[in-house]
Amino acid sequence: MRKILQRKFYNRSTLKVAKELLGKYLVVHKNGEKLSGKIVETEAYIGLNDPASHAHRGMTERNKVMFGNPGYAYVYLTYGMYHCLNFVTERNGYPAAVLIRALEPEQGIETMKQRRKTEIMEELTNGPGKLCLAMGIDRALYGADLCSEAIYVEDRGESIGKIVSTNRIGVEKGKEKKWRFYIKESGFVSRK
DNA sequence: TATTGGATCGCC
DNA sequence: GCGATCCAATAG
Repeated sequence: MRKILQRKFYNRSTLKVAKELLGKYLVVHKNGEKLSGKIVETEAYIGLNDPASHAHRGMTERNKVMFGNPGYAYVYLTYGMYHCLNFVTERNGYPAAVLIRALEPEQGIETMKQRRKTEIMEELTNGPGKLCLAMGIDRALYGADLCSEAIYVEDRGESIGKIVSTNRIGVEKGKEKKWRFYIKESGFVSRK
């Protein structure tokens, strides 16, 4: 069984979406090549009252896609150098998203090695900036429809074992929230 | 208008 | 532990 996640999947509680994305496959078509990887680590950023969220202080030019319909990509540049990929969740008007933090590479591994300048499999996509570089994701995908050919998520019905829930990485404000999720057995998580 | 602090990463 | 380097929130 192999089905592409539809918009209704994203139009739900962000914590549910963040957990259920684990074990599913992110697919990106770029320059005629298909790249894919299993999602093994995610983080949730939810609503106006989450101090760690970009949407915390209201809508800006950068974060406006978070306020729109679910099932679209929110891509931003962080620390001036790296991109981060998020999936917008919940109803129109409520700002929330899931940050994709790590993948287990599947298709397009040679391209990923070139872009990441390393041969080490575990280093290709074990972090939000790393996976965007490996997959060729940049702001050209800002606002991209996750139910389109360019980028989507596939459910292959794989079982994933234990999910670990911890505090989010790199956030000071809102650090007490345990909104980071990863597959316990995966060797491709950004840090344990 | 200037300063500061990030949802990061790789090298020192 | 620090520098690279952009964005946007804050202070002035």
